[in-house]
Amino acid sequence: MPRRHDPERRQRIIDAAIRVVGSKGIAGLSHRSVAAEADVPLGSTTYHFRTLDELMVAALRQTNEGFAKMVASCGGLEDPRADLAAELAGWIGEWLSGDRTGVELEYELYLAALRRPALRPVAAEWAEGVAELLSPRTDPVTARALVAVVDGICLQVLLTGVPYDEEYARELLGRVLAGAAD
Amino acid sequence: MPRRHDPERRQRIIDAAIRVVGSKGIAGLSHRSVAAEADVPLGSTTYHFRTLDELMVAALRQTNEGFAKMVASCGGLEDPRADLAAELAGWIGEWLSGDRTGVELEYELYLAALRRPALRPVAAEWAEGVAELLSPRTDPVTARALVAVVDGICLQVLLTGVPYDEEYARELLGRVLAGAAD
DNA sequence: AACCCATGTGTACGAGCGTACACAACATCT
DNA sequence: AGATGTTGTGTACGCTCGTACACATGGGTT
Repeated sequence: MPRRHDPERRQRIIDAAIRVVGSKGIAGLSHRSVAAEADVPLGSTTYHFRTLDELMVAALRQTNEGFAKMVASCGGLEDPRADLAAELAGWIGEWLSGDRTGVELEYELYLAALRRPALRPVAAEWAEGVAELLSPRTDPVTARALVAVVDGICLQVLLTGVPYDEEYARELLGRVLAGAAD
Repeated sequence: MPRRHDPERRQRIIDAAIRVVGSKGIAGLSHRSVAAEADVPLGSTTYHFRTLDELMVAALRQTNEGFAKMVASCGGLEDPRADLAAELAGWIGEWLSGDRTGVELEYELYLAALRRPALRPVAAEWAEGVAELLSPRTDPVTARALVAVVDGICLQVLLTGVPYDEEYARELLGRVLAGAAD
């Protein structure tokens, strides 16, 4: 067998797991499906990740990091005093308008924490991370509130199938910000 | 075999499915597990519900109805001009403080709509239903916003494990209501 | 009474699953 | 160079799953 000593094996397995969740959902995630997607033998996935929970933790953490990088590179959030509500609403719009796959993937991993305690710390890290990104622009309580509202808005779109209404989002986020201690 | 001509068979299967999701999660839902829980043969579940999606639709619809009845019997929401934000915050607190199982069950079925288009209309019905319950107290846009915010708050608690902060919820809901067209 | 079809029952098949384990190969340390 | 432990590979076991199908039963219609 050719492929011996593959130092990035673990990373490639994580990437494959993310692709699998993206295409088949968490229900389609198994050691075998990941092994096939990563083109490694079955034993290799079970070796690097004893349980699927471990693999999901790694996958969720990686998507979180990717998300943070995306936002950071997008920059916007650090402008001095632009309309934060409008900025956020527009940014949600961009996110939701793209390939639904990407959003579904991140939310599916995120929501999986409901039943999998192992994922909860990672989900908490994400919420905290986004709140921190917002912190230069508002107080901590408002930042946390914005995260909750963004989640609520996105979920309504994703779960009920109603189209995203950017003006509605801007209005709602604006109300939350209007109550912020200045 | 004794149990022939069982007119409530279908209903008992739905009830069993809800219990199974409550105890083992959607991942543990199968024709077989439901059949065992309902104490009916395997063929019976596959006969009444050709696919698991069908069964989940019925289960989600039933939990929605149960929820509506609960709120209706709880009454509160129809008081003339009490503080709606405080009322909602208190009500979320009650909901989250009880057995986590019940909340998990409803949210798990609700969130399953992310990957199962068949569930989306039912999820939409739920959001619309709650918004309607709120409609005597505020305008439609604010009602929808409140639903989103409640979802966001509950999810933060359920997904990240941070304890529920009723005062924070009241403050946030209050901000949303403060912007409502009177 | 005869018929028919919705409903109920039991069993079997093939597929995919997690897990376990024995063995191979290589990197690293002594 | 040789020992050692991490990493990679292949295979097999036992289990649960959805699905299909043949047959039993009995209520409702004609």
